[in-house]
Amino acid sequence: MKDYREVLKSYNLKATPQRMYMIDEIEKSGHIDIDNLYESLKNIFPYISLATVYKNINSMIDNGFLTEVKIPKHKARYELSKESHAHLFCIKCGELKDIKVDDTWLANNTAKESGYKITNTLITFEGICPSCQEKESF
Amino acid sequence: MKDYREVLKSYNLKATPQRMYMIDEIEKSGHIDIDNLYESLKNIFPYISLATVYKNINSMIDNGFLTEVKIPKHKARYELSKESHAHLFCIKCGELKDIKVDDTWLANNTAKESGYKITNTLITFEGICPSCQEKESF
DNA sequence: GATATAAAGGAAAATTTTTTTCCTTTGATA
DNA sequence: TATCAAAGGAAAAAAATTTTCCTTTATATC
Repeated sequence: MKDYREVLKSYNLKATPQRMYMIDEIEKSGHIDIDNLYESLKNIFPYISLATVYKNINSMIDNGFLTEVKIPKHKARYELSKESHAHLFCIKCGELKDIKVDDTWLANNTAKESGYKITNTLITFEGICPSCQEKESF
Repeated sequence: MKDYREVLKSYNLKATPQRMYMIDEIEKSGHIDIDNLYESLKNIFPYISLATVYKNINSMIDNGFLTEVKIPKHKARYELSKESHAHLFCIKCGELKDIKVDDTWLANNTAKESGYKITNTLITFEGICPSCQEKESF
């Protein structure tokens, strides 16, 4: 597991244990929402405040270290910012995973058609994951 | 402007004046958030309750008549459900507009690659609209 | 290593957002 | 026109998020 101490410093954020563990947890899970993150942090820091979790999420989003992923009908989840990718969301079990998608053509085409200068393309596929498809077939 | 009385009935929802006007307002604006919708409704129904707006939004979402559009860093907006389309969001002025995009190849490809059975593809382009690009160039 | 200091943590309160409750009113149907 | 479930409004409650205020701590400097 990568050590994010230096990364945090480069973002002008102190490498506190709470923050280090938050990042580990987000990295480990891939995507996590506030409540699960808070529950998980309480195992290590029994007195951690939910406000701390919010404050850290916000500061790390503000400087681009974290990205918020909004999902239909669910609470937002957070991920480490990384190269552009789309999301697959299973409407049965709630699993969220990354998938690489080439959207350059789509974005270029849309820019041309609309006159917008496009800075970001957000793609989320909703569907049923392989494991939930199996369960359904019974 | 279309009369949604019969449409509402077909969804088993009463065509109350509040609801009819809500729908008109959503249709007229294309996309609107709760607060703007509430403010606009108060002009016609000074005593309308914000709870009524929420309850109606929710019931109309539940039966598929409305769709919630989540936007990075902003409150959700609501639109009349319509055939599949993508969204263009201007990060300067907040304008949100529909755009037709052919995502069948994208979805099929992702389904094949991931094993997911994809039921919906959500695409939002973030960028700067033509009008805001002009303002920027000064 | 000690120390100065700004940033971050925790607890509690405050604010904002959304939902629920409870009672009254009203739209749809007969 | 009468019936009744659905919907509206006001208020309260619940849930989500932010702010405040004071204490603690990470980090830079000596």
